[in-house]
Amino acid sequence: MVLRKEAIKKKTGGAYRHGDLKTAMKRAALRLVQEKGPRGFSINEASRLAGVTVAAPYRHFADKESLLAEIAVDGNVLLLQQVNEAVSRVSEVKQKMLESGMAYLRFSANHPDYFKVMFGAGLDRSKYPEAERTLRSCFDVIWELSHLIESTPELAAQRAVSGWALVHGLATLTADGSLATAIKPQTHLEHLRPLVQRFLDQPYSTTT
Amino acid sequence: MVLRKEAIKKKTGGAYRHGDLKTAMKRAALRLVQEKGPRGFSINEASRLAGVTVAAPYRHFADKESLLAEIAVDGNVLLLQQVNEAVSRVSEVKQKMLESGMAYLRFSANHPDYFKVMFGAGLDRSKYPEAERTLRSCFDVIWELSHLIESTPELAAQRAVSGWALVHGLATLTADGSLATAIKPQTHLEHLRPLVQRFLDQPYSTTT
DNA sequence: ACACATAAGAGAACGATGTTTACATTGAGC
DNA sequence: GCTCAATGTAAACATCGTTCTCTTATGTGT
Repeated sequence: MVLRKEAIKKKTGGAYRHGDLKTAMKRAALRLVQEKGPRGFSINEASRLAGVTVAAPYRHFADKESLLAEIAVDGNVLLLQQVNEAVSRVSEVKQKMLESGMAYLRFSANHPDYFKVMFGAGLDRSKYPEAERTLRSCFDVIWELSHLIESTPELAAQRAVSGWALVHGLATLTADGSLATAIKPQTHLEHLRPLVQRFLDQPYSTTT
Repeated sequence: MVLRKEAIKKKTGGAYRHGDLKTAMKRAALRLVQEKGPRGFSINEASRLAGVTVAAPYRHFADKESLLAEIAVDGNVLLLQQVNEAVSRVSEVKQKMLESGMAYLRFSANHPDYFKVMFGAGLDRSKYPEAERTLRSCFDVIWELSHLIESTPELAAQRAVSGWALVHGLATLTADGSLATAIKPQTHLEHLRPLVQRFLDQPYSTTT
């Protein structure tokens, strides 16, 4: 059913068909969001960049927000890959937890364009099950690691939620420059490692 | 220089002058952002709500983004007030730290409209010094408390940054529903208190 | 080789939006 | 009562999101 099209540009000169407008639009959108922020992206300008009429993208996306949503999905999948890869590089459980967090931070630093679309574009994820699902699958990695570390489900949930929150907070605050004034010299994200490390070293044993 | 205008509605019937269009526009914008998300707010609809022509708001705001920026400043000030108040209610330093975090979470829960504009509208704070300054002053509260708790500036900075990140992450993730699947039953933010509490209980002594 | 169904763009049109400009109305102070 | 600044209206413009209808490659079966 789904027609998988290779992005091979046939050398037909000008080319009436674009070849792969879908990814071209995504790339243009990412670029615009990166350059001018989430509210600086328009379908018109993106299609201009792709060298195509404004109506053409509507063959590939239902509307503007769906375009953003598909990009968000791509970002989520990419994030999941990188987190999984980082986790699989170490064997000890707490190490896995640490590396998952660092992978998250690395992602937000290396792909600020995706990150902005995923979390800074005011996207209503509840309207896009695929976006919800892929993001959730990222969280599940942390969730399951927490359950291997902690003895009770309550403690595991708490560790997962607060770990995710800490890392996500660090990522968003650095992404939008809120932390720029506080940790000026450290642009290198490895400086954030002790923060995550220390968080992991919490006793996390008693009380409810 | 600045004309401080009281929002007193003269009973002049229909009223050519609005009375206080500035705050009326802010309120309308907050309502729209709350109802339909950051991208669901338009100057046109907001001025319609305020019962005024689309051009009228431009007497009070340079452009759409400036309007958002002013609302963000209001939100920052409100946040600072509530954090300060919460801090002053307890005497012990670590308690102050805890209460500042809880005040932050309370703010995000009680004023989701302001919070969305402040952090979820893709606002470029670097273009609005006042927004940057007021947000920074909120962070300074945590910053100074950290320096009272920790012995070295490095540890203090780390505690401040990670504390701010943890709380901000919890706030944003719950605000946009990302955590809804993980902590379903707990809508009451007091459930988040142990997370912050536990974070505070970290030894935070050795290593760099 | 050919006709044809179809995917994918073109082009024009619509209403809504952000913003500017020129003009009108109001109230306050002299 | 006149003037002036503040604040509104009305109309205009470019841009945007979106939807039509029409056109053109493309590849498939015969």
